[in-house]
Amino acid sequence: MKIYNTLTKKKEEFRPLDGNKVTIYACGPTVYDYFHVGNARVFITFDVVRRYFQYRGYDVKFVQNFTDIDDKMIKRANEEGITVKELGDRFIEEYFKDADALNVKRADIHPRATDHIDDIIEFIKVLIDKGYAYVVDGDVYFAARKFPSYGKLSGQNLEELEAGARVEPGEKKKDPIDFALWKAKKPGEPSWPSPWGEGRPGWHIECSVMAIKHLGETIDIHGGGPDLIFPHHENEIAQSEAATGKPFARFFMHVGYLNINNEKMSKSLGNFFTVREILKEYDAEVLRFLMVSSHYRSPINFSKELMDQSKNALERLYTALYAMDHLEKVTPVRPLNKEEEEYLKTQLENKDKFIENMDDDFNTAGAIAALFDMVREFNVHLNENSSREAVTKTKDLVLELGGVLGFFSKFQPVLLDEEIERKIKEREEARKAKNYALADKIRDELKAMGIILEDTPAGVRWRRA
RNA sequence: GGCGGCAUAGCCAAGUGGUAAGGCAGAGGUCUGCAAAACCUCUAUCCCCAGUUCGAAUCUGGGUGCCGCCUCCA
Repeated sequence: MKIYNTLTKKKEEFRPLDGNKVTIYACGPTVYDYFHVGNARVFITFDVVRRYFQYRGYDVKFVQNFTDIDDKMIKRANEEGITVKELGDRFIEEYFKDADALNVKRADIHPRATDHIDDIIEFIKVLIDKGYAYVVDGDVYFAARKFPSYGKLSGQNLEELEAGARVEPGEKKKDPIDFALWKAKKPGEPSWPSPWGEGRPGWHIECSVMAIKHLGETIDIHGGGPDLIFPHHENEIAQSEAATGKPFARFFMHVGYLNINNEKMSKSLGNFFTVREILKEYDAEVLRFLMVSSHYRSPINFSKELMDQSKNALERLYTALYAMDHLEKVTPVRPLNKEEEEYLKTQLENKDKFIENMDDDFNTAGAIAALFDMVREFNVHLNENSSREAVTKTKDLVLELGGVLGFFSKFQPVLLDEEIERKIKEREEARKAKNYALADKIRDELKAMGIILEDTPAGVRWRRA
């Protein structure tokens, strides 16, 4: 497998550090609000990465944190008149509602920053002891200049960073490029006791601490949104490697932006859609399809038009799946003939194409093309006279590969209640009697109930709208 | 100012040296009582210029345009 590594800025062959085990840490949301479609892209991307590793037989340990203490959390909690803890609890719950809907599997561990205050304090102590951090009036800062390779991830050198660096009012850094590990308590803020006085952790330290605690000192893959490259991941590397003396992450993966009108979607620009509101209008899988239909490092210019296109494209896949399901009931059980063996061979080639694409830095767009190739092949070659085995194998294959991308969670053979079944039979009789007015009326009635009928040579096929 | 990314048909999107995957939309056709689904056919020389090469969307140089990071942000 090849993965593009932000550290080296090129695709590299990926091998886990430890045998078959792959450790992945993805930076999760700050839980002060519903997450937006741009956030969703990152969650879905790492979900696919994880699923694919598992599909290839790796033993994956996946950690995604919740940042539940920072300036935005404090601000929002004050606005709402609730505690930071209450705010975090609430939006973690809301996170899971949306993530579950998107069929994003839950991480093996979802650590919260506030559950790791003791670990964070211990970690900061180590950095101070080793001379990488210093205390000023209850704040603790990391001395970036002491870490020789600072800037290696973002490709910045110290002088340039210094030129652009800002010092917030009240900060007491010795050097503008230093960053806070611990912030002394200000009035009205939640705080924890520490050797440096009451205070709270800085942002970057939590991820270093939680990644190392749950996955070890060197993890295989670390990633998140592209705007985390600097300063967040840069700082994580510095802290972690300063403390442990070991490489922090072997691969860094960063997802492309999700834009609106070609501009970055962000809370601060206000040009965002929450997943919650998109799900009022579209099925969650449509959003997932959209995300996965382009390469994860390319920008996506999000729009309703794109959602509509994705919806139609996904429907082609589902229609084929329901057709397979139907054929599975009516086709004869007999050995494969020569053509069907050829057909299945072609389908296995399509499977190889899927895997080759995924092996190449998770080229989901190419993988989806293989899925469509598979569907066309099925539509062309299989019908009511085909061997049932050929149908079943196709269906299993499509479900298997689609599952790697997190598709088809909604696919289930449609069960009909007796009333609907009776109506379908009535319609069939009307058609035989050439009473098409009645037949069409029944079809319309069923459509209103969400059942779509399709007349095929193999009999009536139905699916839910 | 420093660093980086992107530019492929109406729309979306693969392809990083051998003469353009796939999807959506559109047009025509086949099938069908109709509809739906499906199938077939049609629609691009890859932003521009120059260069390297037998051969470039793919490499090099120069332009143009758009975007991002350097500051909280996925």
